[in-house]
Amino acid sequence: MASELKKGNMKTIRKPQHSLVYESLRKHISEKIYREGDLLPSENELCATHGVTRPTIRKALDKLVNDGFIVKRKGKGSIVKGTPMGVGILSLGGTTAALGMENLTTLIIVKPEVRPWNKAFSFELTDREKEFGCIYLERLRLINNDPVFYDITMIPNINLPRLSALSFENKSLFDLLRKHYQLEVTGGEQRIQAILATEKIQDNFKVSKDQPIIQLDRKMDTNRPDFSFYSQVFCNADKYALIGTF
Amino acid sequence: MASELKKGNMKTIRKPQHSLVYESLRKHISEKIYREGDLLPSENELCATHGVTRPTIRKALDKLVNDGFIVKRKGKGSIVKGTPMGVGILSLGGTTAALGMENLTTLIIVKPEVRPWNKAFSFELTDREKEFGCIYLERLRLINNDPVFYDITMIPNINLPRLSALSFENKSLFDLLRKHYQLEVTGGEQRIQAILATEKIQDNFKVSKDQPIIQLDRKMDTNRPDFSFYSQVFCNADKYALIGTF
DNA sequence: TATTTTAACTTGTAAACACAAGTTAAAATT
DNA sequence: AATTTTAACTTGTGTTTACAAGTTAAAATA
Repeated sequence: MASELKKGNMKTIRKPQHSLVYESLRKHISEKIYREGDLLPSENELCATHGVTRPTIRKALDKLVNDGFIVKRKGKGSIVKGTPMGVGILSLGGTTAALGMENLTTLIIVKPEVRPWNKAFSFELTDREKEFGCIYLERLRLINNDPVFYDITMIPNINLPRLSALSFENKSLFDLLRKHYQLEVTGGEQRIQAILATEKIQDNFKVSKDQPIIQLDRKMDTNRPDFSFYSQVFCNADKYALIGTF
Repeated sequence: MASELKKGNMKTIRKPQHSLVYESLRKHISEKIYREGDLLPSENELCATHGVTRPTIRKALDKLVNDGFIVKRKGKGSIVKGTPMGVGILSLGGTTAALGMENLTTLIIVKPEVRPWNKAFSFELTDREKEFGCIYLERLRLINNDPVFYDITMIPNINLPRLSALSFENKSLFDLLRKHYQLEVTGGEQRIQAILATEKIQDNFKVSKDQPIIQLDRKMDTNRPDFSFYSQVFCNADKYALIGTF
């Protein structure tokens, strides 16, 4: 029977309390309501303001520690570290988060479009992924008008309504997926190589052919089981170092 | 008074239960007692065998999930992913863990020795770190007799008895610090660059001067507050790709 | 026999409680 | 005044209890 489909399939997923507290505190830190060096309210105070018990608060704080937003000291409290800068290129986050939005501009070289695929760079695909095809895009990212990153992104075209219509200009792909589809990157794999600039790279980066370039193939796993997406980043780390935390 | 010193300063630190359970399970996975794909005993079974309650077991399992040893599925159980291969160069772990011990040999180029220091590669030092000096060593690492990594390691010479006497041959620095000093790497920073082989690199790697090389500067933070150590790795990722998880 | 239901597992969330242990500043003591 | 003690915070660890929700295989039903 399809009765549950007829009813509208509107089962709203109730988010757990610790997750709501986490997002609240994370937002407060990102928006500089709590600043670097500040002490967060004590666990007991947070219990009161959020109307939950300590284990729930502690679970939220654990995640913040894990994500690098705070550090905790016994007897002292939770100290704000700030929005994890540089938790970007090489770890969880995107280039936007890594470098700040200030001087970063993005040029869309290939607009998001649905394509067939059989491989994602050096990563193999499952039959299910191949069947659905992918959303493909290419971007060139400039810092102070210097081209620094060239990235190709491929996302399985599974249950992501209107994704190809969304604007990718000057936006973190990670944030976009988090906000629109509740997709969180939980980890992944990456391969790094150093190569000499190919012709395409030479054109885009305006460099000579003996310029060493970092090539980064990445597979990003998410909180949606068996859903990963892929990107290949070329980086001219000549003027700007490629920084990350882990 | 120094009475507590006279008594021998023998306050043995009791490790928390969840930490013991974590180490036990971790060991069982590393030693292939639990293999990839296996289901770990259920949380309730683990409670019984370890004589603790569920929250304690769950805390240990949380850490295993976080470190990539297992994944959990609601209604199913804890599935062993295996010893996180490649959780090495670019994430938590060392080159030994990343590549397996099989074909990796290590040549000590500069034996561990105490040195003064004012900087750790691209990282600034605190006055306290400068004061104590560092333990310095250089290693060349070969895979199937091909030189692949050249790494310089600098560790603050603070409360690490007999470290410079320990054997670093074919051993993971991370494991060594974990076992001898209970030092766990909790995170860190890294900078990646692509460079052309310097003369020193050309000699060690037996490559020409137009060979692109990955340079990796890393700062490793540990569970000991305000204690970090540093390494600089040069990698000839020509034949072997540099893989990591995050 | 094929399908559906149920029951017995599994992990996930959450509360309420107790005590250990590190930190800090006020209070008591020397 | 300088030092020590204490008390009131903080986070860390651990138990107990309860129910929600996903998975699976056996049992009941068609």
